[in-house]
Amino acid sequence: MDKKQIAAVLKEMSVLMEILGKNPFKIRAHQNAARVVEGLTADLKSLVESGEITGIKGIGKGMADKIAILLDGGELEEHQALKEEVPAGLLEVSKIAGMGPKKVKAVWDELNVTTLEELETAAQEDKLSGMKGFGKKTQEKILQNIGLLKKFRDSYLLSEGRTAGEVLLARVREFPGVIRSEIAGSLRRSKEIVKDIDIVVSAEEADRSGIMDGFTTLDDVQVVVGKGETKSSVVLKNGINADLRIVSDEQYPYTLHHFTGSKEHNVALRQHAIKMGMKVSEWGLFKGDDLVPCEDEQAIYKALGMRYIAPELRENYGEIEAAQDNALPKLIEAKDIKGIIHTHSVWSDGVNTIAEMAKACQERGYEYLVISDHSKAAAYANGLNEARIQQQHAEVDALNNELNGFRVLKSIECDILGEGELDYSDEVLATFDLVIASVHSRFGMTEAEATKRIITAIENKYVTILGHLTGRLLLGREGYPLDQRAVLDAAADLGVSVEINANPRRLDLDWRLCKYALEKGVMLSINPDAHRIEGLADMQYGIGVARKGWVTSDRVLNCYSADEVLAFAAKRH
DNA sequence: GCCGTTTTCGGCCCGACTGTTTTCAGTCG
Repeated sequence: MDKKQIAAVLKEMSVLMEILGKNPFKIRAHQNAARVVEGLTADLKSLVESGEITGIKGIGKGMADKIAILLDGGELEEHQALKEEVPAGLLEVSKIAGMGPKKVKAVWDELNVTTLEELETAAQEDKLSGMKGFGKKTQEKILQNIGLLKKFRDSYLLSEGRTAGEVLLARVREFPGVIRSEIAGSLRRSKEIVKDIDIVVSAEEADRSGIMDGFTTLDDVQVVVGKGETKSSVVLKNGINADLRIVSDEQYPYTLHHFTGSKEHNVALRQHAIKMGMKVSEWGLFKGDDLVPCEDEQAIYKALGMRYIAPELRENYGEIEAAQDNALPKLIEAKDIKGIIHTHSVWSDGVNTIAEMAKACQERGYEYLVISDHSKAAAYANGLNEARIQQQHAEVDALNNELNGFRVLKSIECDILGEGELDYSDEVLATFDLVIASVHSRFGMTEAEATKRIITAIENKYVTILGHLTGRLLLGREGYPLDQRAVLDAAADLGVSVEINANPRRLDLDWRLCKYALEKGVMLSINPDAHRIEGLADMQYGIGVARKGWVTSDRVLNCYSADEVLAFAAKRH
């Protein structure tokens, strides 16, 4: 097992123990250990073999033994025993918002509910509302959240899809006879939620059955849903559906384009083609009955009288018109990013030290790192009080003296309190290079209240960036109701940057609102909100959705140098 | 189960909200 799998086992154990009402501190110890293991940068195997692992905070003798067993591919007796005691379906039930361990235990004990479906039926039959601690409202909320969970059952985060898709594509490319190959579909368009993985391949007819054989027998495949000469469908072990299509190399560009979509983009493009006396489909671009030969997708767009449209833009949000007018933006790319803004460290709820985060950023070619741990209201995340801020600043100063050609900037992810006040006095806020203000509490406000609250907060001149605008958690929780346009208007007026949180669960600001923000003049900021070194890789998802939102590098704060970022913040002081 | 130590056992984060109660339990971040 690797670190991630070991962490998953420990996490699952903690959930099972919670449902069984075991010692809460033992539960927390498992949660902590899972977090620590997942975030380890050093090689786990050598740490275990040398025994150094027990020196890591959160891992004692007991955990070290468990990790060693799992690392060797073994199973934990305790884990197996827990799984035997708790029905498997309850793990899913515990994912329903509002269903904590106690409530899960209650419906299990009293109604013998062991699956999502059984709970839904019980709620529909009004069996929950009479139970102790439950009521009408709780029952309604549970029903609502079951609906949400079921709706997203076959949906995956962009990060999950991309990770699985890239592995799959790499395997497919190893098969003999594969000429060209690419991921298509919503994954290629960097949609924040994907349903499946589409791969398009070109190959000679003679090679196709061999490629299909290879695809359907890959290690990652759980079930083969269908298998033919041109198309096969499988379900991967992680539950994601994957389709492979094979066409001739002449046909490849048209097929890749067709299956990249979106449907809306394709419909609009077909209408445009008709106006030009042509016809476009997955089979080709035709003038009358004659195929218009196209080497690649670029050629297809060229033949249709327009500039090449990047996959991310293909949502029929005006890209076809812009491509004809030569008015497409030069989209932001990963190499445009100069520094990393919004990261946590061991000072609050992060896994790595500031020095480790800084080194990781430097290795990845960035020029600076903005450390922004949680503020004191976030007690659950070990938020910093005023005294600890001073200590942290001393640590950053010392670190900056050692670093060559790299800088760490002092920041904080400052909680926005109930009425829009910030979590520190202005005197304290003034000690930071820049301030990120975010909402982490009281999600139940009305739209008007929440909008006023956030605008009040960013009116404070020390606020540089507004963090994750709506607080949404993709596939998990809707954002709080908010007049997002009103907040973007205010941010534009005030000179406050708005974050595109690159964490694949957030991707908030939504890409659909990026264009509006840009038109209003808002400076955006693509931030990983990283709680560990690996979190820095989330930048790719933020950049992906920014590209969907027509974002250019000149409108992204961290495409500027550290000095320019400081000047941006100082302009408001 | 981990940690720290005045070293082997006691403490481990906590405030706010929600919906349920009629003084609080459960959930969340």
